[in-house]
Amino acid sequence: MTLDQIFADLRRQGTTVRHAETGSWAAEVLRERISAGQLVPGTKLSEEPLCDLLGVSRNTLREAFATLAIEHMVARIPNRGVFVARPTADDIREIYRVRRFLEPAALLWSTSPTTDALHAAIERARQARSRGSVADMAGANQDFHAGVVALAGSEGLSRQMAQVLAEMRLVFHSMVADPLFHAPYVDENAGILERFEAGEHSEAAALMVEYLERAERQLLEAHARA
Amino acid sequence: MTLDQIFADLRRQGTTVRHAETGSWAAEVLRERISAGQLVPGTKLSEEPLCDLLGVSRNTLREAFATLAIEHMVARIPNRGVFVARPTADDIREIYRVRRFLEPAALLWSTSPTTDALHAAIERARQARSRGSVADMAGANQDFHAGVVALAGSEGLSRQMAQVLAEMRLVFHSMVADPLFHAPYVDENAGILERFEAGEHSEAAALMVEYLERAERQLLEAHARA
DNA sequence: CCTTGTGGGATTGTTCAACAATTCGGTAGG
DNA sequence: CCTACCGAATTGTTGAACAATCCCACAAGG
Repeated sequence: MTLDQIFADLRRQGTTVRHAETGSWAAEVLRERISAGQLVPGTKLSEEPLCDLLGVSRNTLREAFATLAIEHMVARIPNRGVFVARPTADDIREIYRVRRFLEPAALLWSTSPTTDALHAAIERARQARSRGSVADMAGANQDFHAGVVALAGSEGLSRQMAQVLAEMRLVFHSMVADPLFHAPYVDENAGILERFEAGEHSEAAALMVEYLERAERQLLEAHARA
Repeated sequence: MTLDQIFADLRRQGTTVRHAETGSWAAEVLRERISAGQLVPGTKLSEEPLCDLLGVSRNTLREAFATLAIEHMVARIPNRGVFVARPTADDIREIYRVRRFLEPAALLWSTSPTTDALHAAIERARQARSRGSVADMAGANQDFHAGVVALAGSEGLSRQMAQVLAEMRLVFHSMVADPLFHAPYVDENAGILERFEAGEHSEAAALMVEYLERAERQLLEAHARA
């Protein structure tokens, strides 16, 4: 798909952006398109065409690039341009290194007992599974794990988890995803939540570690094949 | 101290920056000045004067601001300008929320057994204490805690820890620091490291939690007084 | 045939100057 | 004393220009 098609809808609807937020608006649009997989990892984001498509100046677009580069959504190579980030095997290992710290720690030491969001995420994952919608299942699964870290009640930790999950989406988009990858994990999440709510926090954390180690192996394997 | 004095040294030395890194260079200069406490929290960073002082254009300076805003080193208020961040009591609580997860988790689950950097940091802290240098003691203390998180071997976690410690420096700069604040913690760090190296990881983690909770209380108290 | 410059063209990095939008301080009027 | 409004100052955004760098095709030489 060409860039013109990806951003065609922007020109249709009135894209009047208020003063003092054009840069972050552009970043948001790009981030959304990358997360949705419309912009495939490795795609070069040339400045001039994108300026026309987004209707912003080069300076403003570059401000958006600076934001996305810090979030690891794009890779900036000096004098060569910015590209949609293409995670390496090392990136995958780093992602799970972070997750293996954040998620078990949240299960062990979280104070917030409000698990409504977690139940809701599991329910949505189950419905998506019975519907056969892989994308929705993946999304609900990510919401569950983001919700686990959110138990910690820390904006900063949730922010880092959100960034890691965004990189996860890039990983999925950069290789042919096994449609059944997420399916078995749905019930496993439910089991972890059950233990957690029963007050067996260390058991829940141990299950989570096992979960993450298995997912990492599986993902690295798939990455090596691709 | 005026801005002109703070940035006077830049004009003296040749400040020729290579192509394709002027923006990050400006960010680095500002970050350094803020961390060192030369730019007091709350200071307004007006664009035009700073452009002259740094010798960069407004666009480039704004790129630097975007970076620093994400790192929470400056606060950007739309249409009003950017200010050196002034941490609130809630910010302090958030800082320690993150630290209480990252540091004990690193002690519990770290794989890397290389503790050389931690010993070095403690040694530097002891020398600074006997020298009576509060600033060096604080710096060495921060190096120790950054080193603890570095045990996790994760670039992302170390990065977040570095950001949190930078915010800590802002906290210290935004209030009259008790010269003896860091003194008792030096030996405590040594004790934690001892337990860790003896393989008693959960004891080390427990000591760390205690340490952090006490430091947070003390800091919040001092913040309330100021 | 393969390497090794070596141009020119395209793209990125940076600056500058202008204009639009917003805030802030002061001031006239009630 | 309070309110509304005006204008100066500052920020947000744009477009054009120039400098620096990379690329790619192509020619010269081994």
